[in-house]
Amino acid sequence: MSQHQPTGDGPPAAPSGGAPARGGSHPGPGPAGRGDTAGALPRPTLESVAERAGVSRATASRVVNGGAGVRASLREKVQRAVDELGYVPNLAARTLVTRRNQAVAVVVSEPESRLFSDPFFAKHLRGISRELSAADNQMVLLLIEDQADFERVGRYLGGGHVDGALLFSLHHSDPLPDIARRVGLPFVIGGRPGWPGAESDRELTYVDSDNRGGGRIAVQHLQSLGRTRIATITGPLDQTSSVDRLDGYRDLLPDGDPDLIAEGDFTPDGGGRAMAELLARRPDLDAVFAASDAMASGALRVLREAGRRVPEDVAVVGFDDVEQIAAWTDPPLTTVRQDIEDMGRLMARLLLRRLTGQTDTTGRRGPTSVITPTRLVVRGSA
Amino acid sequence: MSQHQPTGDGPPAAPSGGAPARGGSHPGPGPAGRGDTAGALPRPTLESVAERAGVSRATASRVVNGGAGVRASLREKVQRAVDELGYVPNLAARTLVTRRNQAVAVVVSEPESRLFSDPFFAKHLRGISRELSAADNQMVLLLIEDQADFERVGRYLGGGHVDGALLFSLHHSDPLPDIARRVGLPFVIGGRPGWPGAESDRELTYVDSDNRGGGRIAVQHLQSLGRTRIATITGPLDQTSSVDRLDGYRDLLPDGDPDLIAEGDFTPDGGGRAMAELLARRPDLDAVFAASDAMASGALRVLREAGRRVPEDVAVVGFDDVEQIAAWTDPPLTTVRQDIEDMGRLMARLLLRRLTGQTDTTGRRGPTSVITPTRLVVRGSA
DNA sequence: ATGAAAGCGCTAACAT
DNA sequence: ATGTTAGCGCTTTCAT
Repeated sequence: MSQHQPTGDGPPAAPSGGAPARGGSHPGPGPAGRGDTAGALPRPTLESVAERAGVSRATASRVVNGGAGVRASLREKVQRAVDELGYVPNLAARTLVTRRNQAVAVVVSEPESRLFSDPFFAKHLRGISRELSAADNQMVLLLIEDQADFERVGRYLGGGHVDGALLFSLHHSDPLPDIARRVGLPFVIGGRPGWPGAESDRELTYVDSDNRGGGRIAVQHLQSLGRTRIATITGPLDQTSSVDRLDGYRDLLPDGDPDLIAEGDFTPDGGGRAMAELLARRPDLDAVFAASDAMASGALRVLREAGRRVPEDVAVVGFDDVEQIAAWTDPPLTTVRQDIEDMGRLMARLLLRRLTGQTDTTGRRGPTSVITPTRLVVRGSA
Repeated sequence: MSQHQPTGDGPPAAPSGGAPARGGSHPGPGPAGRGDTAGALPRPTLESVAERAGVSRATASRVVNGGAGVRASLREKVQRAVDELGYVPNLAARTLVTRRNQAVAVVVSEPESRLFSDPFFAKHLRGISRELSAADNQMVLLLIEDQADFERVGRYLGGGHVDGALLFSLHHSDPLPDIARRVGLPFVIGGRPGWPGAESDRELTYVDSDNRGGGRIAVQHLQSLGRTRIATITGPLDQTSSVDRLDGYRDLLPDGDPDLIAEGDFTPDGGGRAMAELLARRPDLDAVFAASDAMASGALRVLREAGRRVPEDVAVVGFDDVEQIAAWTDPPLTTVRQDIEDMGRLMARLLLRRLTGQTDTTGRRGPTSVITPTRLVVRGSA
């Protein structure tokens, strides 16, 4: 698999000298003295804090958790003990009783090809991370690489490690939502779910951008430029985002020639292949709407190789507005912008709202889903 | 901050109908019958499994954890009970006693600018994720955005949530290693640490690529092409990777003109700015070694705008071999390849090795650090 | 306002 | 080989 495995593969040679052990993993009841670098000092417990402050464990606990209903003088005492001891709550213990983890899983199931060719992913993550950490929740990232991982992740989600999950890039047959539902884990989906009945499922919460509207905006722009033979490169059609963008295209071109439609896979290479295909089928095309910037960049390259000038001969519009790609192609890409980071934030917010019990006794809950707008960003390619 | 906040920002309007509540968060001692969609069923405990199988909790535990030393007949019985009940161990409880989390933190402290312009990050993550999940460990991703996050992350690392940490993109003043050390958390660093004394610290483990060697390879290639006025665009010089690549450059050009050196920031824009600067100072330059592909792409653009042909007038070599960039620039980038994913895998492996107690009683431990090789990938730009 | 005590679900000695 | 028992560190009634 790996191309080179430099050092550290086999059982490594021991380092020369007998370096002083940093204390193994055994907490060992050694003297509490915090020796210099001596490792694995037994962490102070709430008990020890209480003792030092001369109060009961209960009071110490109250202070640690906000200190409501504790006399100021005591509160201060406990606080001091906490500081001096460097006390940090043991969260496993806390979770055991509160049943809250303050952690949320983010599950991304996307083949390598796209995950790494598209900054999309990172942007989403950033939005989520921001929102989550603002609420003091941790983000646990679960990457799904192959079929086998579904099992592992399913186990994890059911393991009670996290309070909720954010699910991404679902394909039609994705088992994740089912798994999450089965284990009773609240979740929010990124992108409109596409399986039968999903649409009408009031229990489902998702965040999506207005892909269809975005598709329309792209074609509209191309038409306003006077283009009449407008092709499109779609994403993989087992994802709703691809289908929706294509539907937007069709909204404005209801009687379009099917030869003007080619399926890509959201990667530059796939975009290039699709472009070549389109060029072969309809050499007279004068515009292309690619359903992602990555695919557009591939298309641009193929067009250049074919001697077509952009935008003079063929106008190109992308989708995403991923700066890394769109601003650096030649010419820079005119594209449909979706605010990816914002979508991430929204997803997190929706989930958190649910976790913090927006469910009142009447059984009502906040709105389930939200669609974020898209808009055109004009650069040089169309 | 965000550009548009479509729906779901303020307190949302309640959904129309009174949708049936899916059971709040109260575990409620309802009837154990697994009603259809009725939510929040009280999770079965080891106790209930034991009871159902007619054994003690201890035996049930043994089976769940591998089943060594349990008669086959009983083992089977317990297994059946587990399946029927859909038992999943409560990990908080397990952690509380074993003091193992089966989770590792990955801390990335990198400003937005680079995190998102460079697939570097995702590749690293993939390598880590692969290795970690192979060992059934979870990856907990902690993103550091600003100074305030250090505190939050520090708290988290000290909170006993994770068994170890992988630290990235450290800058000279980064407090993370200190924090980790203080709380006694094993960690491995990505990239050679640069603070004073780090070099000789036998306790420090890191994985780095051979940046200096890579710098040499780049310059060597340029020289073999007959170039004599070779400039370089460095990364931010508060990171060792930048310094090391520059040192590699200097190894072959010990008497080089300082005017041929400009500092960038690993982003395309920064690379472009540095290129412009170099061009102004030494219009006669005939080659550039950019310390990252992202910066090289920016340089390429500036060169084009300045009317220089690449590689005819100016030869360009990048660093990283991030396909997304290198393969799609015009011309494609000749660059120094480092196997980023492999580095991620290595880091995880090193950490896991430590966690699984490679520390024997003599206090020895595996080798501390590893340097992965770099090599030239020739495309069109040089 | 504070303390005493019960337990969250599990593993690991220690019996047997 | 199996069961009994004692906690892990914390929150949370329930008394006081």
